[in-house]
Parts: sequence; structure tokens; C-alpha cells
Amino acid sequence: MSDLLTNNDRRTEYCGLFTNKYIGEHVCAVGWVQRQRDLGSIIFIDLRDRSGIIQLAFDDMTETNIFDQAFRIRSEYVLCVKGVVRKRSSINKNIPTGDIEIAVDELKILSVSETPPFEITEDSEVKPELRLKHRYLDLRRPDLQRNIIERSKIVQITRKYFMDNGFIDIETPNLIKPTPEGARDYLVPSRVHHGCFYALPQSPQLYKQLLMLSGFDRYFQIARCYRDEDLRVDRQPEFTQIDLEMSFITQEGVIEIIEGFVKYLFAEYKNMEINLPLPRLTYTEAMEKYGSDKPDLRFGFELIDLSDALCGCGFKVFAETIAAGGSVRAINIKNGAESFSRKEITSLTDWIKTYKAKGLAYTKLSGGEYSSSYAKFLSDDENSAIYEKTNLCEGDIIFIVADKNNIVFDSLGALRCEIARRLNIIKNDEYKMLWVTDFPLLEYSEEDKRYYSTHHPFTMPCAEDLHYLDTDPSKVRSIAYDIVINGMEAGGGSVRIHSQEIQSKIFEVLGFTKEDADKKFGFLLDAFKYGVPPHAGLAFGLDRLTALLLGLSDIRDVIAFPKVQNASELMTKCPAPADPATLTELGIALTENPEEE
RNA sequence: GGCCCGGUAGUUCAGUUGGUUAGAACGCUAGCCUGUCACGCUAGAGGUCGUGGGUUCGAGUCCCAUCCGGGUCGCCA
Repeated sequence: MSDLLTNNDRRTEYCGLFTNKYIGEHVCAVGWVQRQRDLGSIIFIDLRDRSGIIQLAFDDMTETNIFDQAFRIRSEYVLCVKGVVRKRSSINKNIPTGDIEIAVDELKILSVSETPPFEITEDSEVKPELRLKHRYLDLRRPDLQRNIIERSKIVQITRKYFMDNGFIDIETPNLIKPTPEGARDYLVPSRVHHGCFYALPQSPQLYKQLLMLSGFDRYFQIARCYRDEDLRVDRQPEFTQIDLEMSFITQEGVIEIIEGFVKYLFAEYKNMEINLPLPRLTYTEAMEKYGSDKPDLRFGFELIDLSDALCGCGFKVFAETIAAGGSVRAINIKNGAESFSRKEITSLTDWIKTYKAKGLAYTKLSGGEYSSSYAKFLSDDENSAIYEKTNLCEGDIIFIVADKNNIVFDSLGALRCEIARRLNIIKNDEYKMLWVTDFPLLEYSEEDKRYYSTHHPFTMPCAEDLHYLDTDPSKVRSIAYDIVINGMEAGGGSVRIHSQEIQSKIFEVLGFTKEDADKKFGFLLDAFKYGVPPHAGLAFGLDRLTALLLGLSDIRDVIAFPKVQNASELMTKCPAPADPATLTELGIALTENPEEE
């Protein structure tokens, strides 16, 4: 049987925070048993809580019945002990409390424990499946516990910054109207209105815009958002955003506030100086130079366009691609020739096919010898032009992709990151951030024969591009901006449309009839009749930001109860079939049987 | 939805060309041990090799299907 905690059992101090100043004092400690070391006539127990570990000692001075109890204590038992803090006869320099211990004279076993399915230790390497099934135990591990605690600190710093800058923390609804565009919504059936559904918000977008219209001027929220899309290492179906919106402000105003936030956060949390202003690239520049709208600036390998030099060249693959409107581009891996054997190059060639590139051409210059997969098809002049444009020097290797522009950008953009990873040249404690601006407002979908918003349909078009809305909508740039850190989209936002006319025009370009627009966003268009301040905002991914600051790549390590790749949660086994009576009440009939448990 | 990787003791893994009774480490149980701190020593228990089917004299190993986990492309306004 377990012992009971009483009012007298007050913890003196967290386990890991006991120090020399407690020596000689009679104290109370509580926690979990990390390990028991039974030396025969003396027993040591490491007692653990979120702060660390304190050693308990039971020896010939300990009462027999307490000693006998200590003897049967096992890992993860929960104890309340009292005793005198004393100096150890041998010191453990590896832990902060390594020079003291508690000589126990009172012991309560508050709870016993079965042997856990895996060891509760910092470095325990256990399959994610098992860890997540027993997440409550996984969360006892010091590293995960630290991540969750650090996340809390980051949130605290974030709140302080935005409160100090006049932002008002406002909660917006989690049961909202389904949105027709963008990511798939999670739907919640209505009991009162059969056949009708709420959606869980993908973001508080429209509400925060309406808050601007209501005059709150500066809003922020640590907002949970939901997207029913496939998971990735940096994507969970529910995730948290630092969401904000401001009135009477332009892009520069938002950038200034966010740069201030980043500077403050890195200074407060990492004691690291961020130099402002952050560099900026337009979307077009980022694509041309890095093949990505979220470039990682911690390494070079910029894209080089060879199309002009190879137009009409003897190598059909290159010439025909250019003639068809595509391009031939290269990256130069400086001093990388030795790192890429034939086998390695073959491996990269296979790898790049994931991005639909048909092949990967290369030339390397090693020991004064050129070796190349394509040079023999080109004239000396053409080859020289490539060497000159790519600045190919002794020890370098260049990789070339020829294809439609979007495939060249996707594949080379990914390749430069993959190579940086393989060469292990990325420093984990380096942070390179930038703004990417001037995104195209619209993207044409060949499949659906219509335009979709790149960002969302409330994004303000660039004033000087407005005339293209009627002639060539793909040319319209938007006043949208992403903040990118180490190749990761950390946050994104835009100046919003605050004019009913422009908003209606955008809906029209997106192919909504007036009736469609009224049905879907009528409340917004109505609201816009009543005096809208110009406004703009941004949302920062808190999970990604936290992982980044902690040097982690998997956001599941900063989320207490994350979901796995098929969007289920292994501990509670959700989602789960609903009770038939509940379904009836909701007016839902299933056309197929739910998965068996 | 496509492609790739993985699943063997409680855990992490090894397991050769298909061949006798499937191993190791840690953990666990018991005993011994007065200064350990990843304590040590001795002994022991522990396996439907993810699941189902097939090939074979014989399958952890080969084939097919399926489940679970991971990565990735699509997707993520």
C-alpha cells in the first residue's frame, strides 16, 4: 500500500536545487526514483524531479524498518523523504548536487511503479512509436522536459515583447465557418443544425482583420491552428502560431516590429545579437539565386544561369530545353570535387529525380583533369563559357540541371541543401535570417484552369501591378513577406486589402461569382462598408521557432502530445469511431464502417 | 495517393548462401557486498522473429499481401 501525503510533508526544495547551504538542515524532498544502488549495508537512491537529482542515503544510522523499505524501492517509485542534508564522503562532479546527500530518517512511498517500457534517461534511444505510446513517460526524460519548459520561456518572452509594444491579446473562435480555399479544414458537425459544420481555424485570419476594423489597432494571440494535411517533420495537424495584426501600417511597419521581436527574442533567450535590418530578397531574386522562396543562407552554392551561353548548343538536352522556354542552371560546389565519387554522383542523380529533374549533369576539375558527363557534346567555346560563368576552379565540381524553370529551381534548390547536409558544413548554432518579399499574388492551376491565391485572397496587390489583374494576373505581385531562418519559413504575412472594390476584384479574378463571394465572405464585404483602417500582419510558427532556438529538427520534440504521420495520436488512439447514438444525434450516417479498434 | 527505409527478448541491436536448441548489451528477478553515483560480483527468467498466406525436406532469412512506425514527393490559401 502507498503512503499518504500530509500537510506536514512540504517540499523544502526541488531535488536539483539543494545546495551546500542546506547542510545540517532537516529537509523534505519529493520526486521519482531514478535509480537505486544497493551496496548491502548501505543503499543510495537518486531522487529526480524536473529540476534534477538529489542522492538519498540509507545506512547503519537508518532505522531498520526504513532501511528495509528502501531495499524494496524500484525505479520510478514516487517518494516523499525527510532527513538531514550532509556532505558526501565522495563527490560526484557530474551533477550540481554531487557534493551533498540526504540522510533519510523518514520515508513515504507515495506511489509504486511497474518497470517502465523504456528507461527514463536523457540519452535513451527508443523508437518513436513506443515513446509516443507512453508519452507521459517520455515527457519525464530530462531532454524532453527541458524542451517543454524552454518553450514556456519563449512564449513568456514573446508575450512580454508584444504587450510592451501595445499589442492586445485577444482570443478568436475555434469553431468557425469552413473556408473554401487553401488547406483542408478539420470539420466539426453541428448538433443543432444537421448537415452543417464548423471548421477548426487554419488561422485566425478574418477575425483579426475584423478586429482591426473594430479599432483594436494592435492584436496578437498565441493561436492554435489546424490543417488537415499530411504531416512532416516540421508540420503537425494542429500547431501554434504567434499571430498578429496592426492598423495604419505598411509593410515596413510590420517588418520593423517583427525585426524588433527577433532581436529581442534572440537577445533575451540566446544572449545573441541580431544585426538589423535583416537582408531582403524579392521572391524572384530568391528563386533565381537559391531556387527556393525560403533559402538557407548558411552556405553558398548559388544557382548560375547558363541558358544564354548554351542557347543553340550541340547538346540536344540543353538546347531543346532552352528552346522550349526552360533553362539550364548550375551550382558550383567549391572544393567539393574530392567529395563526389562516381557512386556519390549516381546517388545524387537518383535522389534529384524525386524533384522531377530528368538528370544531373556534372563537371569536376581535379588534379588538372576535367571529367564531365556532357562536355564531349559541346564545343570548346561552350565548355569554356560554362567554366567561366560558374568560376570552375581546381578542386571544384559543378552540377547542372536542364528543365522547365520550376523543376530546375525545385531540384537545384533542394540539391544545394542536400549537398550542404552531406558535406556536413552546416553549423547548428548559426542563424541566418532574411525577408523574402514581392511574392506573386496568384498562381495558375493547369489542372483546375483557374487562378489561386499564393498567400490568401485578402492579400493586397502591389499598386503598380493592379492593371495586370485584367490582362495577365500572373504578373501581379503582392505586398506579402516571409521571414526565413536557416532555410525554414518561420513566419509570413501581408498587407491586407482594405477596400471593398479591390477585394471584390480579387474574388472575381479567382473565379468567384458575386453570389459565391457573398455566400463565402459576405460578412467581410459587409464589414468593409463601415470604415476599414489599412492593416497588415504576420504569423510566426511557434513550434518551428522553438525547435530552431533549441537546435532541434523535429517539432514533435517541442510539443507535449504530438501526432504521428497518419495524424493519429498513439497514446489516446485518436481519432476513434464515434458512438452510434452520438452520430444519430448529429444527423450523420456513415457509408462505410469505421476502422476497427 | 506515389516512392524509399525499418519492424527479432522489456529496450537497443546482431543474426553469413535458407540448415541443429535464435544471440549480445542494457534492463528485470534472486543472492552477496559499507561510499556508490551507468556501483560491482554470481545466478536466473525472459522470444507466436509485426500479422496472414506462399515457395521449400527445411524460412528470422526468399516471394505475395497486410498492419504499424519513419523519411520524402504530391499536398500544406
